[in-house]
Amino acid sequence: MYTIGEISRRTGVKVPTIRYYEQMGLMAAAERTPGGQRRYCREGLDQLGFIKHARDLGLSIEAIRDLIRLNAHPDTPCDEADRIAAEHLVSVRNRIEQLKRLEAELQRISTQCKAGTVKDCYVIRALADHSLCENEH
Amino acid sequence: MYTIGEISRRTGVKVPTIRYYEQMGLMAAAERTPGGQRRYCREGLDQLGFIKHARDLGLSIEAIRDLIRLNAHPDTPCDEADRIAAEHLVSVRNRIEQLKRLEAELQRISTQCKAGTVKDCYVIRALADHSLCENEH
DNA sequence: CCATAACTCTATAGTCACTATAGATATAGA
DNA sequence: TCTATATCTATAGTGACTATAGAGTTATGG
Repeated sequence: MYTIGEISRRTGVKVPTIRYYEQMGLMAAAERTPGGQRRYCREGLDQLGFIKHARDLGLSIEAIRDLIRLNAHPDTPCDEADRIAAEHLVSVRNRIEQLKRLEAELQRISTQCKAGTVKDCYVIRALADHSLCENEH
Repeated sequence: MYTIGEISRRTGVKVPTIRYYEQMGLMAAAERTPGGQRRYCREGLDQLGFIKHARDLGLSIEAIRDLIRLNAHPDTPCDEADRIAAEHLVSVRNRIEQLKRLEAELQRISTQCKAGTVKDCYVIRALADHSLCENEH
């Protein structure tokens, strides 16, 4: 049996975050000692690992809840799980594209400014005047 | 003079968001009609445009507050403004790199799953077992 | 057996940048 | 003057935590 601090150390998820996951219904409610402290067995550790991994990949709590629910029914079709992953992949790709446009714009703004004072600063002028931008964002 | 709805339409910033910016000290407090409604002149419109543009580029409220403060002193050196933009550029680039790693991992997870049921679903197995991953995230 | 240190408990509030809602008031046009 | 639309304030909610206070529990060393 592990204390909450132990599974925190092993998974890298902070203690209050584990309690938060329990409250949100991601982690099953842990057994308790007579004094009321949480004790986890192997299963709890695995479950938290699953959640951590999914969070690291950027999946929302909501999506993870769905995946956990699916995982509890091993014989149902997995289209739904595939769909969740695929949809998330699309949103990650969109986000990358958007950030690349911002990167280009920021670089242009940053490197063009050779002025010494705020009055002529290209960074500030560019922010004030959208027409100085090269693409949409 | 523009109503709050008008500058909202012209800039694409929602009405409650404009009031929020005023509360946060980004927008100067607007003049009021005898009945207490906000009225903006050209300056307010420009200021909101500046904020919108900076937000679209992903700058934080805090960073924008700094830039506005700088903008009010046109003869001070603009190193600080350049630094804010450059630092943000670095953080955007880091974020892009991180998302690219996630994208690769998600794609691998998504495309490998040919199973029909949750029991064998690669998406779910990969989430449960970090050792199936190819790189760190 | 007891003191103590380290850990854990709950409940609540704060973070960021909004967004939504309720209920009241103001304004513009017919 | 009526009415539709817009606006006002104040408050609460969003997501995914993080921080804090104050109390209680557990493990260890003497």
